[in-house]
Amino acid sequence: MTVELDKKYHPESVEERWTQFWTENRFYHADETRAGETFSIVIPPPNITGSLHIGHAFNNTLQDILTRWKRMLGFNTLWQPGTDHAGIATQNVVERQLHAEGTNRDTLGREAFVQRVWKWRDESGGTINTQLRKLGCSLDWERDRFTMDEGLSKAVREVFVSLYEEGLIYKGDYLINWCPRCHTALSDLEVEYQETQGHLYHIKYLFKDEDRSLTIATTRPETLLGDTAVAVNPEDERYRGLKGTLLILPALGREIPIIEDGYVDVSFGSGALKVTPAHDPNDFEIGRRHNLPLINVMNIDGTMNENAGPYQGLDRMECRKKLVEELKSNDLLVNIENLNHSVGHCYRCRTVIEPYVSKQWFVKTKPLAEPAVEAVRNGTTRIVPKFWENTYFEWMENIRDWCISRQIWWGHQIPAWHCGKCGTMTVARETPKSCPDCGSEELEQESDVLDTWFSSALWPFSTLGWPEKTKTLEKYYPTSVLCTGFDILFFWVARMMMMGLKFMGEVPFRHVYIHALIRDAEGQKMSKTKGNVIDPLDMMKTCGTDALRFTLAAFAAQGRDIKLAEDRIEGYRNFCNKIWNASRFVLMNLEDYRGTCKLDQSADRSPADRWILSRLNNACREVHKGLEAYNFNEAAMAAYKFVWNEFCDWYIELSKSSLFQSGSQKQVTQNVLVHVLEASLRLLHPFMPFITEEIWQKLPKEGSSIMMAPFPIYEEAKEDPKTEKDLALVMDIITSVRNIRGEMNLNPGLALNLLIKLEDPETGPMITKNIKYIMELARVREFDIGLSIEKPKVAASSVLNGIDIIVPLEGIMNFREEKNRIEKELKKIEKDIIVLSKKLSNQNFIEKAPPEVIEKDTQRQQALCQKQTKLKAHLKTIEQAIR
RNA sequence: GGGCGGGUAGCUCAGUUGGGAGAGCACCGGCCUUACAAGCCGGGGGUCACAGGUUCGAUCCCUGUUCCGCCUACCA
Repeated sequence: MTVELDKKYHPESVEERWTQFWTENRFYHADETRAGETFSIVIPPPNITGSLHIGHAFNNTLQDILTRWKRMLGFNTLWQPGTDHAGIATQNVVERQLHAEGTNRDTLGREAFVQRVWKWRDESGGTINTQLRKLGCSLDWERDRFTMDEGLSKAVREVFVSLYEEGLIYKGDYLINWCPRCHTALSDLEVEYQETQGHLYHIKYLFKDEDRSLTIATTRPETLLGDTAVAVNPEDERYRGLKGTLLILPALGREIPIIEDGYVDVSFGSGALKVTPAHDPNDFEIGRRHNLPLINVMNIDGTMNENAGPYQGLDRMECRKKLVEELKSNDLLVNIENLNHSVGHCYRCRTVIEPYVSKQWFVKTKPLAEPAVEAVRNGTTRIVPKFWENTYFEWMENIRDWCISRQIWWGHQIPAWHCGKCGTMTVARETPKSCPDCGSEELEQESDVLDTWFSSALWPFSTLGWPEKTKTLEKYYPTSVLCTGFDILFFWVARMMMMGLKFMGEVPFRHVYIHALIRDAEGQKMSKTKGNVIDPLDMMKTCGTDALRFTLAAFAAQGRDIKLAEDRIEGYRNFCNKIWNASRFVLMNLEDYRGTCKLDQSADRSPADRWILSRLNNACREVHKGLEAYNFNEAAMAAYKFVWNEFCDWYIELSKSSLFQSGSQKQVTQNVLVHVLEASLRLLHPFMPFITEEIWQKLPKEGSSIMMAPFPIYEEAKEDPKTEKDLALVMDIITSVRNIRGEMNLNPGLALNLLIKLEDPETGPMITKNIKYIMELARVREFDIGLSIEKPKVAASSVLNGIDIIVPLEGIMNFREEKNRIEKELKKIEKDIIVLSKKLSNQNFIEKAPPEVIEKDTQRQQALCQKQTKLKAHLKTIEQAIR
């Protein structure tokens, strides 16, 4: 066979072709009717607003590596794709579009607006899937799902109604986080706190019946308009007996009482706390304890409402300014302090959130969290790396009720209906025709939609068909592993655990692999505003998808931030090229080859052949071990080192002598070459699907695609430690001669003579048998080997274990350089000898260390001393020659 | 306030039953050797943050200090 390859690998010309080939042949498709052990993953559904960023690329590359690996191992493998409707994010995108068109959602009306979002989704929501295809992700696209699909919406309703019926979902007036720009409630997790430079205002509240005042401190003076009490600590001597005394609220003149509550910190400020139950979470709690009235002073857009008296209509920040001025002019402002404190912002639009009282829906999380904690504690679900378990427990054990209603239009509308006649609320799976109480048909559905994460929490079973009892669900649930970043451990992983256990009665996944987050070379979070993003699509274009994927895998060490720099990707682009050229070499030398990639069992193989086969076997073990433990970097590095440093650097070079002759050995070498190359490609395939398929298709292989070929497996019987040891010595000899050549600046083209002096006659035959390797790779013209080799006066020399390497250099010897070289070597040895002799002369060490350690060190010391003696003698002759 | 992770070569990072410190990039010297200059051969470079402790022996285990990063929390 003859195959011509270009000198360089051109990824752009091959990648699309194989994506198409794999899709057309349905290799990505999982067949739930097929027998066999299953392996399943659900993708963390990307937002439909999203475009592939480096985090997606990383997350999905790891999942694809696992998926392709397991598929090649013969598992019935499903990687479930899908996208998330991303309520607030998507609504914001479409609202921005409307704004640019000079209109808004209120003008459009709810129905038209939602239609508009669907239209946007149909046109633009598929971008990320196209990009995932380009990345080579072997997702079963035939099963693509969307959180607002009919089936998934049905699952959402089923879960909502069940939880409601069980009393685990409730509705009520509570203080929630309110975004005045998005006009919606947010869950605690959706608020991001930032240290902000603010002020602490000290304000005088006058007593009603006495001529004295009490000073309180606040960072948000405008909220005082909603104050309904001032609280002091019951233990506080300064305020003893003041309970029930009335104060005059500044600005409004309302009367409010002094109350006592243990929450108040005596040491903070004056020890008196203004209580605004409608606008502060702690005050809300205090208010409930003391039955204080709630006075809401704001509108949903953050402006002041009718309860703010003269400040009605002002924005909250405007109001603050005005109010402070008025306090100042009335001599009620004591002073203003600078204060750094953290302020909550909306995670979608960065607006400062307001604690706000309103009617919202909540999930009672405690009863759901308990089994979810237990499942991780008893190992039913294992979190990798383990230290994340602590974080998970910590949060789950202090979990608070989950606010699930959002005042937006894009999402799953809450399945509750209000009767216009009698006011009864009906929560139901199917849209009711009439009020079950009074029979009126005047029903209006709750306008709120559910938090996007509510539907995401059902993802592992809703995508597989639940609430129907499908074959798919039965086959692939629980899933094998969930692969995600730690940033959504609470948002998503914890909630899937709770919902999975509640509705499936079983954990949603056996393993949770939590990977690091990708940052830029300085460790900064990548963001468009900072301009430090590495665009994976650019990288795929310039370096190839395989190079990008391999880089990401090589970086995937557990539990740390990943600082990604572009030049790293270039290194792995070079690796692709190396694979390409090694394949080119193999293919160029298969012209007269008539075999396949299968190893010819009857062949009489050379030491080099046996060596590479043993090393291949070792590489299989290392790659498998790495993947098994989610140590992607170790797996990738094991494959990398094998292919580059062993197969290319040594075996290909060693194979040349037999390959370039036309003896009987040639066919054997060809067989080993093509076998090892083919196995290496299979080993690399999960990491680098494109280049491996491209080359594999040109080999005399069996099967239609490398992605359906078996993954190479380690077998103990294939180990050949004797050959490995022999070849290690041969390679040491070659390296020594090369070192002499390099250090003494000898022309690499110059053929040398070599004398090998042995201490032990047993090694002689082995070296003689392998001498052609030494002659080829070290460029040796003539050699002599034996126990009684006479060293010429003019020669360079090296000492290995039990072997002296002597290179006669009559006429071309540079004595000074040889002297430097030997002195350098001696220095190193001496250092080691000192350390070792100290250790070995330590009585405690001799008495207490295990015998095998002592034995090893003793031998090492002897060998080093011997080497030292020989090198010293050699140095002496060199020095004499110089004189 | 609580918790977690980290500090190893110039840079980015690996390194578990505690026993001779590694890789890639960068650097220096030499090579277009018929697979590959995106390559080949050779080389230099580290008190493993600091201080104690356990141990015959610590990059690794324990304690403390310090610096960096992240998560979490109701100090107005």
